[in-house]
Amino acid sequence: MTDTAPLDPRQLTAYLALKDVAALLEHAVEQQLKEDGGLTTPQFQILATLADAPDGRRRMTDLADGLVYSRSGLTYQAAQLEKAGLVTRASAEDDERSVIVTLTEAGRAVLFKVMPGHIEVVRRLFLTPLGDADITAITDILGRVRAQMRSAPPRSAKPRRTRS
Amino acid sequence: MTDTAPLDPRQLTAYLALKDVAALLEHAVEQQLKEDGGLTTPQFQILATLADAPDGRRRMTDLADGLVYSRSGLTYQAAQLEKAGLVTRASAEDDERSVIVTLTEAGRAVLFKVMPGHIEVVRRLFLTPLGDADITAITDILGRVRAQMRSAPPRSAKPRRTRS
DNA sequence: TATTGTTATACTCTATAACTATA
DNA sequence: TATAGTTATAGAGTATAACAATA
Repeated sequence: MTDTAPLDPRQLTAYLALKDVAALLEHAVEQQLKEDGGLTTPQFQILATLADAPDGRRRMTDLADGLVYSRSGLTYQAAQLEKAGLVTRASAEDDERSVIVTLTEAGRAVLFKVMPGHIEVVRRLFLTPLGDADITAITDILGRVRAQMRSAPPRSAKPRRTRS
Repeated sequence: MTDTAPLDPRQLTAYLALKDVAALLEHAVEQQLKEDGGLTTPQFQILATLADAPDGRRRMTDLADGLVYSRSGLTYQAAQLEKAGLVTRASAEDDERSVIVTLTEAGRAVLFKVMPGHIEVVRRLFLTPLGDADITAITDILGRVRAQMRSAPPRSAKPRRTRS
């Protein structure tokens, strides 16, 4: 049986606080990325993910899994980034079906240009009122929540539907 | 002087955990609202805000302030909701410039229909791994962050970055 | 047959600026 | 002049389904 009784007020408050903070933070970050580097949030996420990967290279599918996008959405974003010269796309050598996305020097440069402002926004809006213990608590609690979510993935994160 | 030194790893982890959890939760909620009631997230937010107001009535401006939207965005959403019969719009009696948005019975019904699933998703993905102490901690910490955000000076006040 | 990725299409959402009208 | 809201426009993002190519 699924529990659909109303949330008690304390739970509701916690949920609303999370949503509120996330929304305001996302909004501020979006502004900053656009102003400092002409990047949208999804574009920044892709570039940042690539920058974290060995040689700045990733398969499309691996990128799509790490982020929340659909494959077609990622194709669109990758095309935008390629047009802007921030990434390149090429077939994988070992599997001709796969496409390897690679961060270019220009891509790295944009990321480099954008990071200070990004950090500044996160610090100013999110980290300022948090002490060490708060950081620990947030990480611990949200880490547990994230694990829970990953073990019960939302519909969009499900593997692609197999044809019948 | 703005601090743009890199975030220490623990701070970064906390930030990423927040973003991750918020993104996954938003995505799951979006799916559920669409499936159970044909509502988008912004539409649900507006209906829920109205349901919380006395008589289910609010001025457009007050709605826009509570949510994060621009006025034109809210006008668009209100028009969609009105077309669907879930709200009505009428000029305020005391100020002819203002528009009062009112939740209809149909609007209340949709909200009623959607809430159990909404609660179930929030509970399953977010609340399940949280104890009482976690709820308290989250609420306290994020409450402080939210207060900080609302009082933080806008970034536009800062001097513009030098051209490259 | 399954997997990887793209394309075609259609729609939602959002922001900016110009506009109307009321205060 | 300032405020409340709408409209026109234009663009970005997304998902779904159909498609091609490779494994």
